[in-house]
Amino acid sequence: MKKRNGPYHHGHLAESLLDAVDEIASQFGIEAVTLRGCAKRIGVSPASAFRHYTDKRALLTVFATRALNQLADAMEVAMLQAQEKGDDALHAVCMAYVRFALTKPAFFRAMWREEMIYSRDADYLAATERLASYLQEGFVRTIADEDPCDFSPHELLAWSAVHGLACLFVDGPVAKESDREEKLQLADEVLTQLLPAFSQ
Amino acid sequence: MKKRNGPYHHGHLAESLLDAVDEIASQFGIEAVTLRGCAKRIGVSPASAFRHYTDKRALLTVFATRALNQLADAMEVAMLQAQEKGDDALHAVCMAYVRFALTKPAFFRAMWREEMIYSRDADYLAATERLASYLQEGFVRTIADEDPCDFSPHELLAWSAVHGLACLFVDGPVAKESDREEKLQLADEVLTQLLPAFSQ
DNA sequence: AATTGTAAGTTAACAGCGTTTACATCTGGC
DNA sequence: GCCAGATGTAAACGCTGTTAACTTACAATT
Repeated sequence: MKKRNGPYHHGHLAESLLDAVDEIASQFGIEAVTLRGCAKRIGVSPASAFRHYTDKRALLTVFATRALNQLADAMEVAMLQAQEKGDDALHAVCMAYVRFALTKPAFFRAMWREEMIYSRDADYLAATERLASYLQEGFVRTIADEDPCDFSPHELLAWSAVHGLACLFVDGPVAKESDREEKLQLADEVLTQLLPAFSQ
Repeated sequence: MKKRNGPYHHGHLAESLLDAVDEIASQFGIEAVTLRGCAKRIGVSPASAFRHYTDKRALLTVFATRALNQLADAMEVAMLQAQEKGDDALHAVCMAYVRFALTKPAFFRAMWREEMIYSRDADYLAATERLASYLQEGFVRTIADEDPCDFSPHELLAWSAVHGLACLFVDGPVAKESDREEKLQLADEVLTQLLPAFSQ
């Protein structure tokens, strides 16, 4: 009685929903992501999502975690490349941070939208710590540093500067009429200004 | 036939709606703000809001603008006090920035939620420029600087650092278990690290 | 190979949301 | 005193997240 295009059981619904969030967020922004919209895109009923995620917030938490790990991947690549070339690793990692925010603004927003995700989730927190660790690579760790999320003022300054720059580009009034390359050029100059703070 | 508590015409509905956004955002977060909820709190029908704002986004834009100006007010006070005492004005302004974000996180979030507001709105943009001007006070303006939103790398670094710190406190994993005073103490240390970058 | 328990999907319904349309009421200027 | 316009209301629309009751498919046990 029904047009049954696919089999009754989808098979990879949890991941497919994440991909749907990915696509809709990329195209229309993270605020446009809808459970029903994701379900329709996959060709599945709206209620099916609740077999795999307790609620919308849980889905977005997993999505934010995936986005965090994508950013961390990009930072890792940048760090390794800089180490090969003998460039400043911290600078390279910071540029990767800004580049990711400019390339995937919806992902970058989703990462830090505390009211939209379960920010105490273990996997999410692990991803933030992984992210932080790449920013800390450029610094000599003190003995007391056990918790990777317990930053020295130096380390926190580096994260703050690059995070603030990315946020101001993505959601702020800075360089609104500039294209991506101009913003990256500006980011390079700003981050270069930061170096004297670390050279004592 | 109806319990008519107040007069038919409210009189200050536009401002009252803003106050309702203020209260609901303060108490339950900016994501919990609802047109119907605001209307109910004032004791007015849901549709009445559309006589004063074209849509929800317009209301939130005005709210964000008001929040921006509140932050700018706090920064102005901090700047004047620092100038009286002979303290570093830039440092004082930055601390006011972080203090505001920690005291009114929902307001701080609303300011920069690009997908939730009309970020090209003239009043909103004017408020961002006013905000930026207090951060630029500490710097010698170059001749070419006409547009107050056209930053030098130095100025943008200052804004990025303090903005990123505020964002990481409000929406990030940094110092999550610390109270407000501990965060402010940490902010003070971080911003102090920034000074060498400006002393060349 | 048939049975049966469970995982994974559907359908229909719910309340609440933003928004629009048509209507009601008040207010200020002639 | 009347009329026009501004301001508020009621009812409806389609959309949202979420739940409950039901159906289907698979996989392990006998």
